[in-house]
Amino acid sequence: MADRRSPVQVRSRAMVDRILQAATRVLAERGYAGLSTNRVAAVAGVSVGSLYRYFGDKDDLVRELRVRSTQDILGDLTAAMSDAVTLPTRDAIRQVLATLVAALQRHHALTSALVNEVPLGAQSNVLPEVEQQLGQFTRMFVAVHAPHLTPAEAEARIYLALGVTLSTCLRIALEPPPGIAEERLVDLTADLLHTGLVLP
Amino acid sequence: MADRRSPVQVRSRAMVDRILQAATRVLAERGYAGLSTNRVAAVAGVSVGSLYRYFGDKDDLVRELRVRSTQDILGDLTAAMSDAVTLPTRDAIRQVLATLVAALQRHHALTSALVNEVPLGAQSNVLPEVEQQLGQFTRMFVAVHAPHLTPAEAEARIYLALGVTLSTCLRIALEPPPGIAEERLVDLTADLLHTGLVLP
DNA sequence: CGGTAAAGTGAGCAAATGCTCATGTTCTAC
DNA sequence: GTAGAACATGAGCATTTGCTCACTTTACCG
Repeated sequence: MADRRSPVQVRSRAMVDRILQAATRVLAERGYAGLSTNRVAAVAGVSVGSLYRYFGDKDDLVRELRVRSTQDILGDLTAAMSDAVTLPTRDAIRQVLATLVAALQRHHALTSALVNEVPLGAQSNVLPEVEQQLGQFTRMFVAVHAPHLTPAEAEARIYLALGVTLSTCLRIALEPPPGIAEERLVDLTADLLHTGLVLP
Repeated sequence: MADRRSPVQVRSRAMVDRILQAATRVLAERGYAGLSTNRVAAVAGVSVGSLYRYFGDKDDLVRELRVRSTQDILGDLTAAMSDAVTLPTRDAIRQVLATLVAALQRHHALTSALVNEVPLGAQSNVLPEVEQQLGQFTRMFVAVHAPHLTPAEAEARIYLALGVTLSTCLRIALEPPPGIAEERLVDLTADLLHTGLVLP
């Protein structure tokens, strides 16, 4: 097994990137079933041995794909969330939704494969970090706008709001309906969340 | 390959059931990755050859699992939908949601595995038949209660309502939050759909 | 330089998988 | 009873998979 990981030279850093790119392509083109380490290495123009020098495991490779895209999305999301605090509630929600949709869309192929192809095993939700980050946002709004709710009622609303937000943004980003402007969908969703779950 | 399928004696009919049961168990316990035809046959206490007599293919087996659970869910759903036509809109929505949640819950292990483990390949949405059936219901309500909407606006609302309905029911059935009554969640969701997407 | 560590290679192994087929058993109908 | 159809078996083949390891090449540094 030897001492895996952590490339230090430029050359190897580039290789890690090429491997991840190749993995993304293979995942998008042939699904998780077609994602063999041999194939990824071949597509990357690299030998399997090299792949196993930087990724101890096939799962490790997939995990890294997930981490990278998640971090990228999270970056956008937190930025949008800090911008949003100064806006009126409905606009804040709208902006966060729009940002999330755009971020998901930017990684369309990868996100789609990660959501639809890769089995999640034990854990149940996709993009748990994104969900957690959105959770803080939602919690804040509910606390501010509906302080009279019992804790259980508040939790129920947060649970639903989170589910609706994530699933709807994913759907808009990955399976947009033909002939409907995505902006309009985001608007409607923001209204839905605002008047239906955040307000009392 | 020979002439697959269609058991005519009781013995073989029973075997088909045992195979499907075993497949469900294996899928729930070891995920899609662990679903090998050899293992299913072993768990069913049957030889691989017998499995291949009635299921031409591994995909065929999974497809059959999907078909059976889908049909069961669809049965409940259509019944609930005909009962619901006499109810006030909000109650109708509530009842359909509750029925869907209950039906999904009844097949908890299988549905969970089918949704989270099995890759869908080309098609993008899970439970397409259920979605289509719900679509008719939603379309009807939107047409009745918001006839003044432009077609595009109506389509946008239907698209969102369908997504919210399916994803929320799946989430309530498969990952219910601790300490919150599912009934309350269904109520809130019904309100959300009613006032947010069906009404003008 | 030249030596050492890092980077990179690829044949190939052990295990698993999907599936077949030659063989045997049980049922049904006459 | 017996022919023949339906049912059932499981050893095993061909292929693929994840991964290793003995080895070569490249970069770095005194």
